[in-house]
Amino acid sequence: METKQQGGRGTGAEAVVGTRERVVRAASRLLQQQGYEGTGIKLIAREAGATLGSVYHFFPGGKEELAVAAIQHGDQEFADMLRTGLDSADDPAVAVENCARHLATALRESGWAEGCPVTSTALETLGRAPRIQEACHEALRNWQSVLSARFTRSGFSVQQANELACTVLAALEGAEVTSQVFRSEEPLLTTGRHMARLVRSWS
Amino acid sequence: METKQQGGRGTGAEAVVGTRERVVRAASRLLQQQGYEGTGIKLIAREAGATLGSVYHFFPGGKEELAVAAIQHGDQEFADMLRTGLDSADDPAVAVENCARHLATALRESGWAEGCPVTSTALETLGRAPRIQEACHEALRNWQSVLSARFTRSGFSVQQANELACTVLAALEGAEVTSQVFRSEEPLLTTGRHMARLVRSWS
DNA sequence: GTCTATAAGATGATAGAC
DNA sequence: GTCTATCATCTTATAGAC
Repeated sequence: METKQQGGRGTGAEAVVGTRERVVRAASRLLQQQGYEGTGIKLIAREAGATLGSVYHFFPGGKEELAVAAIQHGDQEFADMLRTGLDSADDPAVAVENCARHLATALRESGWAEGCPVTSTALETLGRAPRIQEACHEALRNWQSVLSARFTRSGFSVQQANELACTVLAALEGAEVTSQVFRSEEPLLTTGRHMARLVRSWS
Repeated sequence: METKQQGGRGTGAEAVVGTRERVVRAASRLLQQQGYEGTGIKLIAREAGATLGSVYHFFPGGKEELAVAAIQHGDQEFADMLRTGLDSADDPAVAVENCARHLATALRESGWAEGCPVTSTALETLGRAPRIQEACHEALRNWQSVLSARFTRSGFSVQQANELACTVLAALEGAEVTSQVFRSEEPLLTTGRHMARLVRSWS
């Protein structure tokens, strides 16, 4: 929008990514791992290979504006992961269980550190940072609508699909937290099996 | 243990509560509302009507030791609430749904601020504060065992009861976060209905 | 046990050279 | 756009009088 990218679309291997994008990615990952209050702007800058001045150049609104961009970035990433998992099978019950399995594997491979990209920040800023709160709200709505669309596609009514999406999303979110604290895939896998059973209970 | 309570068991209305207990209660509530990193010790002391010196007198281990005590306090409170809800009906499916309803009402009455007493702190301190992490782990295990015992009592096998407890706890945790972000009881109520359906799916 | 004062360091944010 | 230096404030934690 207001940024000039330095490179083109890549030399063949990976796209050269500008400073702003590197800062947003670092912020998203750190917010996911340590939350909003526990993540300093200096650390974000260092991890992104940028200076504090550059961060404030791109985000004059400071930490809050940067957090909003980071949450929106995590929103898109998580939505993509959801879509991939949900497209992995024709049967919606199998698809949901695959989703849970995929989340469990990714969580283990990150050392149980990279869970939902918004939960921690959302809880920390409840009623204290409206912009961030709004970004988190939109992320959850987005993911719910991805799930709902998948259920509608399999023949559920709009209302049933919306409600099922609400429960499946909540269960996956809660199971992810539980798996992180237990340092075990089991909560996500068990919840995935039960969600599949719930989906099947209408057929 | 090492504390001398100032009063007795109360003059008839409410028990007089010592400084240590007031500090733990204030810390528990603030950790629940704002998380670990966002809550300063000075604020905890002020809310408890104590001085900083008193806090460090009772908790020489500093913020981390205080957080452990606060998490354990929240653990007991939440377990009591769970037990009350689960004892509200003979049918385990109805009991689970009542639980979700009770959580939704309490959450709304707190202005959407007082959700699960450990989620935020657990996520913020992942891999950074082992003592706190262990206290959160024990809380989740405790709640799961309260749920599991309720299902066993209704005739489920031990394995089925454990697995169902895992899913129901995860779903309630996730739905509570969703309800906080949406500022609506609906996610908790919908999830409660679906969990009841899941419980019934074996009968 | 309670209180005040203060140390030592980190934090978000800004200014201004280049 | 990038960099360094710096401000004002806040944080955890400690010391020591009472």
